[in-house]
Amino acid sequence: MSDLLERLRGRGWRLTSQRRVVAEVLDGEHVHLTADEVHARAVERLPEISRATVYNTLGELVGLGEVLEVATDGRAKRYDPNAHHAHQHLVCYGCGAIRDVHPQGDPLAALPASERFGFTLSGAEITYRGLCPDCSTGS
Amino acid sequence: MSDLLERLRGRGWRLTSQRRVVAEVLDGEHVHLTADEVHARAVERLPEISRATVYNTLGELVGLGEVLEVATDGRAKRYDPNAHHAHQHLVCYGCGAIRDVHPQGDPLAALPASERFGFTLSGAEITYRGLCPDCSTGS
DNA sequence: TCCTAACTTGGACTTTGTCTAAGTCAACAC
DNA sequence: GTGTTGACTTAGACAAAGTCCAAGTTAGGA
Repeated sequence: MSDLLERLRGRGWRLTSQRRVVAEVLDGEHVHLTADEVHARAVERLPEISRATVYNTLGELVGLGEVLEVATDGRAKRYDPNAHHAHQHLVCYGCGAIRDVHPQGDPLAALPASERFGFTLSGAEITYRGLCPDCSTGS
Repeated sequence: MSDLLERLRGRGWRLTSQRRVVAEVLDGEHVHLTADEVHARAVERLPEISRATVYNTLGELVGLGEVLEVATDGRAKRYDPNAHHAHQHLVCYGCGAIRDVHPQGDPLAALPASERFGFTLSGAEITYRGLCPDCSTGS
């Protein structure tokens, strides 16, 4: 993730303590955090960091392509730092757990020209839905 | 869509004018409306209908499987009455236009067992992203 | 060390959606 | 037809998620 900070500095970013902390939080083990969760973890390291800055920083990271926005549930967006490896998401409709998954093949290949309506396609987001092992045994 | 009303009555629904109006609105040509857009169109036909009733009715239709919730942008959810024909969505990142599309094959087949992490899969939602003809010429 | 544009802050504001208590009415029984 | 009743609707308060702004702070170049 220090790679990330260097990349950002190379793009003219001012390297503030707030941005550093947000980057560190995203680099942790919890990889699909909401903005509020990022803020909560950031506050532990830098108590005076504001919500607005967290939103600003996340937005900038998304704009730079360093972080992905994931909207799996229509509630708060989640932020996925694994932006440099193409992947999709598998979501449990019991507990909401999210896993990164790697389907085979190119998802765009499944959409024939007749179904593209003149669009210039750039990508596809797939959300697989199911029950995770914990939730399916508990039923 | 009167089919829909009959189906709902068969399931014990009280057939109120409000529910009728919401069903009529969803049956129109604009098929990916937000809750507020549904409300705005419903008010044209039944001025006293409340936002709460629109939200309630949409939620019930989703619960009954008659309407799909679509979250393509992390903003307001959209409601898709085309629930009885499996389909996916193609979204323009210029103007936000949404089209129903029908990819070939079973999307679940692309996810090998080693990438399922013990989940019991039930479906997949695919959002194809691209530029629509209008937005790509205008650039 | 100084300067300044970029960054951050707190709080007001907006959008989207949920909840509640009180009033209304669709559908059934007669 | 009329009455009854529980399901439905309403207005408005509330909550969650996110945006915006004016004022203050600061990273990094000169």
